Formats: sequence, structure tokens, C-alpha cells
Amino acid sequence: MPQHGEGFVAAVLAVVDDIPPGHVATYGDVAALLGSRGARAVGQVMARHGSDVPWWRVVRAGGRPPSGHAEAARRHYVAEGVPIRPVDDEDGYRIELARCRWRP
DNA sequence: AATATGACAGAGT
DNA sequence: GACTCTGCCATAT
Repeated sequence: MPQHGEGFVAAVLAVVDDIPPGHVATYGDVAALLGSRGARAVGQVMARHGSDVPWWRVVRAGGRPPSGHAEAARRHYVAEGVPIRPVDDEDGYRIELARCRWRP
């Protein structure tokens, strides 16, 4: 059942809101749950309407946090118990998807 | 209708 | 594991 128009935005926000605390899902996973493969489209929705959902629970397939939001996201991961591993780069850490990837 | 943009993914190197 | 290149999808112009 293809989503379209505003429905797409609502669907993305609904899925993100369903991700339980302490777990995360990749952009690709969210898109897949919508029956779409537009990982980038999901990112667009987050950039525009992410303020109303736990956006930090949506991460990249490589375990990296959303571009430009690594610092803010790290606080939530620590507070919710999401396993992260410190690294020496711009983000400063990496999310351990192997342990906290959400699977509906 | 066509082109450009972006909080991306996967395959190849 | 990291990097680069190409493909995808939804919006804005």
C-alpha cells in the first residue's frame, strides 16, 4: 500500500515514534517498513518534521548519528542506554547497531 | 516536465 | 573497517 503526499510524512513519523527506548533503526529500515526504499526521503522528512519525534533513534546503516547532530544525539543514547563506542573522528562515537537495532 | 537537493544505502575497491 | 561511486525516493524550484 504505497504512501504518498502528506501520508508519507505521517507514516515516517509514526514508525520513528514506535521505536522503543534503548533501540534504534536505520533510515533504510524505516523506509522498508513503509514499503519504500527511499532512505534519503526519510532523511528529508526527519530534517523537516523530526522535531516532533525521537529523531535520535534513527541512524545511518554504518552506525553513524544524523549529520550535524552527533552531539545532541549522544546525550540521548547515554540517557537511554543505547550502546555506543567512542572513536576518534568528527562524531566522536559510533552506535553499536549489532546490539540495539530495532526489529519489529 | 525537467533539474537540483538531501539528517541515505549498497556494491566495489 | 574506510572511502568513492552510483542508485533511490520524495520535495522544491
